Amino acid sequence: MNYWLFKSEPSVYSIDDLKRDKSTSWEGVRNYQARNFLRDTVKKGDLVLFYHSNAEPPGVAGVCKIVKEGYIDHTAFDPKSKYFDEKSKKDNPAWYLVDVGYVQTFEEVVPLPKLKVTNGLEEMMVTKRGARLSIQPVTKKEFDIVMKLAGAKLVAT
DNA sequence: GCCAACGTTGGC
DNA sequence: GCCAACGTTGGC
Repeated sequence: MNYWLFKSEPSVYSIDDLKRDKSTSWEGVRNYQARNFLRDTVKKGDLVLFYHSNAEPPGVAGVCKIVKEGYIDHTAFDPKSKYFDEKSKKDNPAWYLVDVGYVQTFEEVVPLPKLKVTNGLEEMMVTKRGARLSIQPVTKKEFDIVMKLAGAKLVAT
């Protein structure tokens, strides 16, 4: 089982939207490093910290989990889709999706400044300057520390 | 709204 | 293959 941090701008798709939808396909990843994770490494049952970027405050808003492993992103083939990418061909797809399911929302967002000053999170990617990757691996230890900061226990699903 | 950091593109 | 220019991300 692996742990991840997925970034989303809440003005585009927030954890409240995921709570309402129960599950969703994680659309719009157009970065090769993030694509490699989605295609190769993210597995069903993995737990994901749902991170609100470009938010006030930015931080971890809750938890979701992988309910469907990497599959071809057909929105990249559709010229009418805002995620269309002419470089992605049906015989050589460039982009992949996973589906995530809602698990829980924290009572309060664990804000980025708090992550930055917490012992044990020094190596966590999101705490480092210029860490733009939208799909980030997280260790179990880091995941557990964030849960503790949130005062949350993992909800059984 | 600003701007630093980063990834991608394209000329050479 | 180098690297300048450009576009995007995302904290502040």
